[in-house]
Amino acid sequence: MAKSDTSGGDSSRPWQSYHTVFTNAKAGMEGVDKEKVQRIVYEMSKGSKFFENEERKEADMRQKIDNMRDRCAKLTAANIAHYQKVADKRILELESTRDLSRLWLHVDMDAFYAAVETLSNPLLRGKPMAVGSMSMISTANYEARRYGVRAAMPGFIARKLCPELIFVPTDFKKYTHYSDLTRKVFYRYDPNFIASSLDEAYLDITKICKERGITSGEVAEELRASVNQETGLTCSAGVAPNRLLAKVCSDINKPNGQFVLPNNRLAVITFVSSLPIRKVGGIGKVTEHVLKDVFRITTCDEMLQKSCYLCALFSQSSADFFLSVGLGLGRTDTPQVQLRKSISNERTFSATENEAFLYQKLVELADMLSADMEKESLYGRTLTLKLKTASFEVRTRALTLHNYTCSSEDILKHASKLLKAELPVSLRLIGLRMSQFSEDKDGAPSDPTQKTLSNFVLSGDSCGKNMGDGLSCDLHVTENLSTINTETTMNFHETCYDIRDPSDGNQISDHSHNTYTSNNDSHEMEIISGPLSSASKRKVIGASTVMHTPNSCQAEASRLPVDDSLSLSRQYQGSSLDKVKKRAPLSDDPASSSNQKEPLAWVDDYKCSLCGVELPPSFLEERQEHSDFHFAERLQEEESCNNHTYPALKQRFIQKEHIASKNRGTQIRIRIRSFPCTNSPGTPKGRLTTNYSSSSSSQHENSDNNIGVTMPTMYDILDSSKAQKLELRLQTLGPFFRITAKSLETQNELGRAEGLIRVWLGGKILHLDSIRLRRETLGMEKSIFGIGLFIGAVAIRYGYDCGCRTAELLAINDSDLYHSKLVRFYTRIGFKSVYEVTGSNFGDFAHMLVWGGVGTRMEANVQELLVKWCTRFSSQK
DNA sequence: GCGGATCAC
DNA sequence: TATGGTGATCCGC
Repeated sequence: MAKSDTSGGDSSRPWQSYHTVFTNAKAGMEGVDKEKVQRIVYEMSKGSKFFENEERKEADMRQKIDNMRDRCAKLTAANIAHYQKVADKRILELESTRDLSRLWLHVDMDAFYAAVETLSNPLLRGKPMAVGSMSMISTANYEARRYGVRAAMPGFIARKLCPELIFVPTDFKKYTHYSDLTRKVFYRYDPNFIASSLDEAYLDITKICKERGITSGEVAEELRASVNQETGLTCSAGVAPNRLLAKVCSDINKPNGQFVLPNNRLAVITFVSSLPIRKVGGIGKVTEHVLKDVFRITTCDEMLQKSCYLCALFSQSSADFFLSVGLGLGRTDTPQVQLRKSISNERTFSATENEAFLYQKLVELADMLSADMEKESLYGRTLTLKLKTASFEVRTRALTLHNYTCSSEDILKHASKLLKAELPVSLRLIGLRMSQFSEDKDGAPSDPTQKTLSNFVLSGDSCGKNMGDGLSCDLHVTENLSTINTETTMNFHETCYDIRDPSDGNQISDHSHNTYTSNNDSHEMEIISGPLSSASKRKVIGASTVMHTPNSCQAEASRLPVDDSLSLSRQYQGSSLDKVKKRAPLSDDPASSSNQKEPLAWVDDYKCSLCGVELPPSFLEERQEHSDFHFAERLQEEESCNNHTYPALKQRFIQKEHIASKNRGTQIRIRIRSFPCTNSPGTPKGRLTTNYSSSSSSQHENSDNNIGVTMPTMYDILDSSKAQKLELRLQTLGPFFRITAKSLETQNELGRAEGLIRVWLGGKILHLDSIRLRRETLGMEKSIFGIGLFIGAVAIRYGYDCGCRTAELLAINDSDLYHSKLVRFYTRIGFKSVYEVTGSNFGDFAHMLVWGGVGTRMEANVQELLVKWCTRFSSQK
């Protein structure tokens, strides 16, 4: 029959024959230079083990197509006549099942993960962004799709397609939360809705349309508006007489659109007649190729025209499926609760044949699987081991036991047996799956779907309770996050900037030193010989910084505290800030100091009482950041002389200014005392004076200030910190620096940052080696990020004053959980991921020496960081 | 019951 | 440098 037309005949364009799932069209990919994308994908993949495996699979597919074509060619006229009768009969039977009585609506959230991430960090808005990692992307936003970037594409290829692509690590907790919010809306329209994934659902809206006397299109509009209102996210909807078509329809006007297919046969037949088969759920890359290359079927109606061949060459169930697609049929019933049929887990690692390693992986997987099964009270008897070899070949080995089990010992015992039989082998993935569950151990409650459903319903009417639970749970994570540290050992005894007078400074210096060494991380100082020795093993979370690419000025902002709130303020400009300004004089005692924050409340446990920004209760981290924003905003209100909005505040400011101007004469001069390179901090070696006064702006300020904002001077920062009863110190030793924050009340060290100024080809680089914040020393009312705000400000200002253009740090990857949090944290600050140091490659060795670990190298432009920073410390709107 | 494949998100 | 994890289903043994 049809000759294969995708065999890549043009040898000058080899990429044309390399098809991957992500070279296929998807919503938002219109107008993409497909040829270019394909070429880049090809070039990036060429020669890899993955590529070779893809070629093998491609060859297998060709073989399959050739076989089918042969069988097709062998059909006699009699055969064809026979199968045509079979097909016609079957078509009639299927047609008789057509049910046009139901109205099905399919909802599909638009670029769900990416949209959620943008919601929690509006700085991402309008920029090409992908959720995922260098190895795999889960979702790309529409800006990124314009470059050909899409889900299921490895990150490093995506970066090639779009060098400015921003990567955001996945955060399923967040997506689940938003998914639950959407489901609460769905529930109102169809309590029996079918959730097919976190971001998709099918609703039977027949009843609600009838009850309310409105059209399906109106329901769809209303539902989409509700979802948008309650989540801030957009979705697309499709309405059709069955689920299969509803899903196709929801894709038509994506994003943020809908399409209604009328419930009459003619409309359905017409719709289907020109519908490309690949749009239909269940028809993937292989089926598409087979149908196209063997039978020249590209649209659904052609399934009917070629029905005799389909019946002749496919199984009855496949043929039935194809014919129903051709007729535009699909499921219209609401199925009973779907029981889970298997549970599994699998992990990818860098390929190895180290048997101890492989066995260890198996142990971990067995434990995880057992725990997951216990959680759902599942007992299974078929265990399947999945392996992926270094060459990407996938194998499964299964075993059916006599007894049902969920014990990790049982699982491990049998899994090891299966694995042992395969050794030696070089693997890059191991997985375990359990199936064949015992029928209902404990009756209905053990039904996982049921459980989920009842939980969901419960959560619908006991919002507060659930949120409370989430809170206590989240708090733990946040606590952990607050210890952002590295255990870099650097000796800073020698040079000291101090904003206080000399005697005071000495005192502080000693004290500070004691405080530092009292950290149980034990930094007892050692003389360092160079940057490499600063690397040591990180414990909890680390951040370190280096700069290599001076011209990489992609980052937008940097304050060490989080940028969410700032960006939120931008987005809601005119609403949020105005509200704050209107409210503040009412609720704030004019005489109170900025320490006494007006308590920020969450209206309905959802909306910020100060600005109306919506943040779900489980977003503890983001909420903390948000309150930091108001905290910083208040600071700026109080400290700014440009603030005409609050007479009372202004008056207070004038008083402060008066004191501050006195300080300028005495304490503002920052002494830089140089000490000999010994452990005797009290012995001055040389003397240097830097004037960090707020009245004498640094050179950069006027010349570089092209955005119309005033750069905060070092003085601004230091003075603000004093108002917060913080003492900030900047110490330097040669290129190295350290910033410490101490409580003026308790004299405890609250946080510190360390790093160095590196001279690189294109200019100086601010290398942030570590940032450590200590929550335990803080009262809960004082935000950890508030401290980080100041420390970060000093670091950035210092780097800026030293002429640094770029800042770089490494978000240490000690554990996936913390690493992703860390990357998100720094991304919000304004850093961008530039490189993944995984340690699996020889080239990473040098990086690991410098940074002392694996993780994500991130960069930011210092000036942009400072400009962003300003909006917190200056009085700009 | 097993193993390979396909598909979807 | 580098191509995921989970679950379902189908087909051919």
